[in-house]
Amino acid sequence: MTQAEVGSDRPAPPRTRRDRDNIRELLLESAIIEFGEKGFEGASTRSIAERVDAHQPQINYHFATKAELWRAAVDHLFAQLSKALGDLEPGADVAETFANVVRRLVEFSAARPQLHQIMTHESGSPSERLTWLTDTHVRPRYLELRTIWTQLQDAGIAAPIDPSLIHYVLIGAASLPYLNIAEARLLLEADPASAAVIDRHVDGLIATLLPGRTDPIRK
Amino acid sequence: MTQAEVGSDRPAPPRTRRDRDNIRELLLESAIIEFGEKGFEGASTRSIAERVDAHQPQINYHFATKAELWRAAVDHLFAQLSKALGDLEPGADVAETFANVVRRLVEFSAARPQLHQIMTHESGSPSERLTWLTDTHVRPRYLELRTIWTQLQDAGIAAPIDPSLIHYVLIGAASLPYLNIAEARLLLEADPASAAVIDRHVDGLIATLLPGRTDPIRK
DNA sequence: GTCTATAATTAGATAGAC
DNA sequence: GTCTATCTAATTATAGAC
Repeated sequence: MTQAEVGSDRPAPPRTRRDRDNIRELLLESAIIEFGEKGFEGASTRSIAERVDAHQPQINYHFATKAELWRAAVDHLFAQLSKALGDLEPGADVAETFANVVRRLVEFSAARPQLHQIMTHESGSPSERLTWLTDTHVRPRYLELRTIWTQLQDAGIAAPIDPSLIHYVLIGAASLPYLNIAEARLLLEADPASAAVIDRHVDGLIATLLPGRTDPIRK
Repeated sequence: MTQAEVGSDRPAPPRTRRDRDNIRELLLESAIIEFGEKGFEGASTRSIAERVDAHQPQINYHFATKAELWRAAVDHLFAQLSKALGDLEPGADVAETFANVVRRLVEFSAARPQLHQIMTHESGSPSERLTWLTDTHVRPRYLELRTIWTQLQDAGIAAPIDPSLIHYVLIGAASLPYLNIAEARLLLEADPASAAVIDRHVDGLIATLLPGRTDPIRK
């Protein structure tokens, strides 16, 4: 019997109690990272709690179940996306609006790759989580982008991508280096999340997707 | 005590033995699907075995560990990719070579979404599996595509995408509807894996990425 | 609201009969 | 080579002291 196993009658280990008024936000942020890296099944509530120096049952206290924690994390991320994309001004030039969306989308994908990571973990096979995600957060954006793209094609500005596919073409091309950030760090010579790489990425995408655009910088 | 729990002294349930000479391939194919849908941690060897009506220990018999099963599945998938992409003929027209790669890549992504699904499950955070995957299978393709793209840009045929990013832009734009196949089925009106959607996707990508190309069909 | 202890389930791997 | 039985470890959720 080892020394550590002896003292079953010793007083309980005197761990100090950690009260924090922002523990819910800390757990949420930790969950976003773990769900992004490992997916719903792969992430463990123990690991999510320990990442912010909390105990596993605190998750059940603050979020009831792992599924509700996941849902709160996704809501939180999509709220951040909405804020990052900003409001689309109805009267503004459509090409400039689209170019702004591309820039903000790439910047958000680099800053918060977890959103696309979680989306992709869920979107490979049907599930209750995927249905909720699609109905609540994805379809409205899919339809809005399709409308804008049709306008741009009618105006002769946009590349010949089918409007029903532009959502996937744009998001795929804009997010993959950050979705696959650990791989990109192994492949690229520069830091994929650096401002220089992001700028080159954004400028290339805009020029490629809107070949008929009059660049406001050069006009 | 229920009827089912009574007979602990009954003869063992007479399950019929299932010998199959292709069981290794069956397990491999099943593993590809499960690893694609759920990732390495999320997939269970029990579920992989039961999908082809086998028992869980058969996996350890044929592949020793779950990690070696995963590795064999990835090798199998990349061998299929190599076969689908075909050999690049060094003397051929570079623009036609690239257009062929795009078409075959989209078709392969639609037929075998599991390759990109597995890649993305692994590429979000560092791991031994990711390092092996990148060194063995990804980097050679990344470098080859970068070279071809630089040639196309020098010839004035290619869109203004940075050569160090074309790998991600192309693969992201080409594979996302199939990587996220369950979501795409909820969003698109047509079947994302139908020949009609694939053709529109391919034609749009080639025309967008190679705006300076003389389309061999129309010339 | 935080913490320890633990229940209930499930995972990957192994032993040994056949 | 297939199969049952089982080991050990890890999982989420719960009970109850503080």
